[in-house]
Amino acid sequence: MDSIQTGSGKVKQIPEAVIKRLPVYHRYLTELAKRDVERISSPELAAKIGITASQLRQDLSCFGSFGHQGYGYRIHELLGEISRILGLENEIPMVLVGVGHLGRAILSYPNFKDKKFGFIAIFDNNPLIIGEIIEEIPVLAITELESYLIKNNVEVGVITTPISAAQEVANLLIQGGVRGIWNFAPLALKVPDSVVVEHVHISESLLELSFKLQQKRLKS
Amino acid sequence: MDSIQTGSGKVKQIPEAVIKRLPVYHRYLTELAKRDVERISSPELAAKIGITASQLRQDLSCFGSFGHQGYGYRIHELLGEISRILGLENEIPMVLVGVGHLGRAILSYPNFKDKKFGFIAIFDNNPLIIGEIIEEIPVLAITELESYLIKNNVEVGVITTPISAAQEVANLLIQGGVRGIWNFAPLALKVPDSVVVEHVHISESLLELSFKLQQKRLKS
DNA sequence: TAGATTGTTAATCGATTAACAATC
DNA sequence: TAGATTGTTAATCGATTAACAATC
Repeated sequence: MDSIQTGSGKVKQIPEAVIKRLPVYHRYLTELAKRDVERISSPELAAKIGITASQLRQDLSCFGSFGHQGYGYRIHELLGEISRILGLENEIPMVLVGVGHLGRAILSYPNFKDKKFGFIAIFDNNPLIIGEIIEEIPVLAITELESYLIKNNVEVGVITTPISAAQEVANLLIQGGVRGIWNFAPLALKVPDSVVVEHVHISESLLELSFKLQQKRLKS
Repeated sequence: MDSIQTGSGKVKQIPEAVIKRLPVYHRYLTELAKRDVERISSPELAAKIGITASQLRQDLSCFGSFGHQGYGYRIHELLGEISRILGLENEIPMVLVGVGHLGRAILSYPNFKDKKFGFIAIFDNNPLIIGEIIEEIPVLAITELESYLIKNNVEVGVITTPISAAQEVANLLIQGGVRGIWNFAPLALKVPDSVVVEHVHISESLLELSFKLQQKRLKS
């Protein structure tokens, strides 16, 4: 499923495990770039992240050669490559549907302000909220969603509605032509294969925490 | 690191990949139990989840034998076992620190109301918020955090503060004796090995979505 | 140049899948 | 009982690690 275009125009499968690490690389490199660090070697970066240098170099080699022998990686350069690989070069036009606490939290998430994710509109069905401006973005009526999506070539829709509305909103987003859905409602959305869905299961990580605490309890 | 006690009192390592799937099993079984489904076979359940029946049975076999030959699994029974494995049998006393939008979203997250996670207090440093009651839980002053933790044997602390306060709050939680931290602030907390941290990197899944959209773009 | 570090090949390790005897 | 389905062993597959020639 997941692949990257190589020089020859061929397409290569990227292991899911590698895909999961790319955002982590992006995060650490962004951090280093912010601190104006110029270069880093694979063992240094790997140690920070908590993986092996081999794994880091192996992962990067899926996409090309971004290092310099005897020197390491120029952080600015590598961050640029990872950003390109992640598709962050061009702004992704996004809308958010559902202005609850979670929706507001995402709209004000500090990481998004500098990244290339552009919320261009917000939708809700509550007349008291419609017309409000949140983080400089206007809240529009849900009835305008579909036409807005088509008119503005929106690529990604974020669902932060209650469960009860989520599938309906997903349908509207798909009819409006979005290519991806970032879903925070805790249910499995039904979507066509052509649409990419990323589901954030907030509670899963709490169950993992619970499991790990339980393990510690048993061991001692 | 992760393990489960076997009958003999010995401890067995559980692969991280299995740990990540346990909450998924829990979620699907809860859903089935809610619909009063009584039994399910491994191929049926696996198909719902999108894995192989082999993998499901292999995973469960890390912990014991919960099925019935020729019959399948009793949903109520298996859910009970998974809950026990995840450490959900006894309520986990939790506090949340940081009443922003994200904090409020988590406190009102529908999944937590029926699960065994008990928020018993909320903390903030904003005098306008202290004293408020959110979802029947009082907001206390952050200055009371440490003594409250010790007095009430709190096991888990949830951090939903801004980045700038997160490490300081983590330190207070640790001094107060929590065993686990569920962290939503986008930074790497420094904690002793004895404390389990689960970090929710909301933006990582958006980068994954971006990558997958990019891949589709390249393929077509 | 000598030292350092990459990118990559080969070896190892672990996780997933297939198959089937056990048995309800 | 016969059919169904488990739990588990063995085979396969893929991912991680180790090692090193290439080279800056």
